[in-house]
Amino acid sequence: MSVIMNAVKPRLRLQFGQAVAIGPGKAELLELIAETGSISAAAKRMAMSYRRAWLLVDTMNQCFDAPLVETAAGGKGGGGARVTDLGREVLARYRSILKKCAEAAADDFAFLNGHLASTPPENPH
Amino acid sequence: MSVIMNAVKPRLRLQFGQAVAIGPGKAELLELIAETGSISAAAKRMAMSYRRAWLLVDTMNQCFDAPLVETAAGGKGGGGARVTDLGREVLARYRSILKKCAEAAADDFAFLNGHLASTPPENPH
DNA sequence: GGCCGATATATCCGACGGCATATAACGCTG
DNA sequence: CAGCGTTATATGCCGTCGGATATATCGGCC
Repeated sequence: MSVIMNAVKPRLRLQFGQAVAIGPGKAELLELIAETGSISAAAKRMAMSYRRAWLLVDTMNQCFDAPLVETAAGGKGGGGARVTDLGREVLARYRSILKKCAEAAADDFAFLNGHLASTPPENPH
Repeated sequence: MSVIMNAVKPRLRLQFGQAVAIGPGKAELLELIAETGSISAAAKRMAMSYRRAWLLVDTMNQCFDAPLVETAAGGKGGGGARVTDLGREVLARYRSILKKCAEAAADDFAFLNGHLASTPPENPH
């Protein structure tokens, strides 16, 4: 049988002042909003409260020079949320950074993964 | 006068299970322990409680197959903390990932920085 | 026009994280 | 051998973050 290969999971946050312009959570949320066309539906998919999802969207919009998500009130086809062109490009760029990072530093990740403990610390105090 | 150029600050965390094997805070702590030879002195430099610093060190040590920091009790030259070879190499690899990432994805960062708002959100609710 | 489902926002409250504090053991130094 | 500064660990407290809840408003649909 083969040796269990543990691996580290890179999590990248792009910070702008005190706020996080985009990170893993906001990226996934952006993706789900694009899929569902609704903040609340995206929040449900992530098992996240609508409040929190709305806050994340608000922060993202404030961090850039144009909104990443445009919203309209009214239910049943009337309202909802739409990811703008800028929103899609920001998401694509964020994914691109992660991908290029994994490729460019593959040797560093290999070294770190090769020296991981057999088991992650379950009870971090 | 030139246009104010805002920029995003990348923050990378390498997660192993629930714990963060290494991130910005742990990296700086590791560096300061190497400089000062003491957890408590490093903590003071970072305006961090000794408790928190010790917990971070403990987590780091548990995440890898050998300690990054070795400690010895006793004050005034007797005790202290020493960063191991593995610790120095882990730190170097972490820095290397950040550097390579910034280089490989320079165009993506340039795009994002070019579309930042004029001012970061000060009151994120 | 009434209903439904969505955005938008305020308030209350529980959980959790980190600080401050306290204590113990340890090991050079003088 | 007394003292000091360090590692190591437990406990109580408090600020903060986020969830739950409530409410208002809006806009298609039947």
